[in-house]
Amino acid sequence: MTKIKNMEEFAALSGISRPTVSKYFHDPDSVRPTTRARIEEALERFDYRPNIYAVNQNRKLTKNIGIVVPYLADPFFAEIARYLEQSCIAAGYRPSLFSAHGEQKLENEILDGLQSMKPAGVLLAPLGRISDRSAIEKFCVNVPTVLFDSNLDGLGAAFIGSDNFSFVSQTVEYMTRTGEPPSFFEMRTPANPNANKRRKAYVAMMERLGFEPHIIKVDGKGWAFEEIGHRGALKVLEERELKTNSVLCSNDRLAIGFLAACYEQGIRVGRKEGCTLRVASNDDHPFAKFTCPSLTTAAHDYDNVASRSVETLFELIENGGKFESRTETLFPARLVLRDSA
Amino acid sequence: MTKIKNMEEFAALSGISRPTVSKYFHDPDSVRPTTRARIEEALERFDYRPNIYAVNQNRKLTKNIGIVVPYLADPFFAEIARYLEQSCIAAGYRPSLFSAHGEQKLENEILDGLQSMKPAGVLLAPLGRISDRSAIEKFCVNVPTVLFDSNLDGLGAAFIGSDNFSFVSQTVEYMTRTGEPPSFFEMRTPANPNANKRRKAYVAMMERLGFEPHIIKVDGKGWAFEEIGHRGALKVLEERELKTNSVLCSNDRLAIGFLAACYEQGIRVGRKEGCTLRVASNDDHPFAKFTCPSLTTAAHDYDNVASRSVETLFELIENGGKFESRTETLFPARLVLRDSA
DNA sequence: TCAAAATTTTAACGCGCGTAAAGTTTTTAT
DNA sequence: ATAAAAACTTTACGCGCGTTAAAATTTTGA
Repeated sequence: MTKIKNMEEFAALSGISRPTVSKYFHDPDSVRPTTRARIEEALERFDYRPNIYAVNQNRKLTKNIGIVVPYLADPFFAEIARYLEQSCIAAGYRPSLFSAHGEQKLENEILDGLQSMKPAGVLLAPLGRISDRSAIEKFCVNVPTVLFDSNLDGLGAAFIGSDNFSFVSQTVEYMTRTGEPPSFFEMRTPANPNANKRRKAYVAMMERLGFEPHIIKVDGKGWAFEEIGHRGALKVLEERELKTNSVLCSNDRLAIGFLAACYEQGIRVGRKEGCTLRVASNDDHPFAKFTCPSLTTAAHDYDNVASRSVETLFELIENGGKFESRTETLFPARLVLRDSA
Repeated sequence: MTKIKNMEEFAALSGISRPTVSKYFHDPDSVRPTTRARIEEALERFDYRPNIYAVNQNRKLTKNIGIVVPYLADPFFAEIARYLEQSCIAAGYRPSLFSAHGEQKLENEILDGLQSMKPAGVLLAPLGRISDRSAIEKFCVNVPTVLFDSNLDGLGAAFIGSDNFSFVSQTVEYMTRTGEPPSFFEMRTPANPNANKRRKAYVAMMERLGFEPHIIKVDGKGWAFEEIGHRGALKVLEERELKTNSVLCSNDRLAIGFLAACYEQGIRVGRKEGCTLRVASNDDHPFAKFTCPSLTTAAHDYDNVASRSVETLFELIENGGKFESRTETLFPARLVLRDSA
């Protein structure tokens, strides 16, 4: 097995001219079946692959796709990233995964580095409130970008996410119908725009049903939601600020902390007999099934958000990086009934 | 703000020759302070950055570093990856993050793609038992590689991980000292080599203490550990296979499932009064603090494993990609006492 | 069978930058 | 002040591949 240095050498060994070989690597179907067979035969014998740096330097458009999420240590984003990655690979692209780790500075640096990678497109779930809007705006001008999960008004060629009203309306309706209307438990200054939409949806829904909204805001910032939910819940429970016997958490990670606090305080959560509190939430976090009790929650339409995101990006790429107008696609939630409410 | 096309143009605008500018980008300190200042001044005015593809094509060694983990949706790996990433950036490298998503095929494809990136080095946490040993062996010949977390005998220039005996010995000793010696709860055919070492450590430790080891193996494969632990625990609890009142889980994710099953079965877990079962585990998973009850577990020396891994890789790179001999570095665990045991 | 169409070959340039050699200028040290 | 050292400029080549134009070849279809 000889070591091949470059395409020239490989072309010679396969008995095909270099430009034709180059054409083959660009699109195997663009050459005659017989020459294609000869190339692929040589390919098996010699194990050659084009130098990606030379390729990318000369191609106007690379086959790279950037996937940027705000916080990869959150299993929700890890799962979505996995799906996006594999869809890109299946479509013949080379995805690169980045996490802003909750920091604006990092998000900017990632976008910066991404620019010099000349990606065919980027799937971006921005940090949200703490994103550097102008930096993202500049980025989107230069790189075909589809936003997902977290919307930033007007930025990117399209947005695909979940319909927060659908989430909250279902949980509020369910809790009200089967018990009491819930209080809403959230962070005081949530970084994610979805959180704000959920609060508004809660208020709207409560008013529509003729109840007074009751919002509990807990302190804390950053992405340690479980910790924040836990501390906040302990405070709320100890100071008896809870006016209802049912609580809707803004998201599952807060709920995980909330449930841990309830457990520590000896408060029985659930809809079974002997339970004094019901807790529901939003997202259907991968661990929501294993909380104690298991968490009733409104689930993202995971697959659809992810698949529509990549589809939209591919359309965008094929369309030359621009759409006539920016579209926003929202998928409804699916209520998952478990034991906590 | 003019758009700069290439280094030639930028050099002209900054009043410095291209070779000197090139030298600057390779190492800013290699040029005279005055010229450095002029370049950086121009850099602010014109926003130019070298084409990374052209750079990497010509440099003998790129500044890329590959980080490969077996399963990124596991917050443990997500956290470690975060640390590794940031250490690489701090050292002036460009890390790329990859997850094998639990699949051998993907792991191989990642290593394949990584080869053509000509990385300066790679930090690899292999899948373990289901890794394609020969593929990884070939890879390690061509690319300076440091293994972490999961050891594959003889592969890579070095291994950095945790001392599984330290984990298990501490938990077993603690549980024995404060109650009964534990049974050991694990998957029947664990993919991760650490799991096997933990079982052996458990057996050795029990024998040393003069007790008979008692191992509970539950069915299941893949990376859905919580699910496997949950199902397995339900089966064990229903069929009353548990012979002891204390259980040591092979890892935290299994324990999360185990605790959920206990909760559902109404079994009070903990060391407080009224509890009938104690559960401990290994890893100190990011969520271990929020289980119900919070999980007593042996914690990885996270920071040291991560920092030593990158340090070792940097040494390896500076050493030309080869070490005299392969070293294995193991860090001991730190017992974290919480409520479950 | 033979011209038209499709494909491949040959030859050559360009991409943006690393790098080396030789000559020039600036800095450092005596 | 002056020689030596250090840094810079000029010039030029190479990296591996994309791409193009013209010439040569193969395939297609009637």
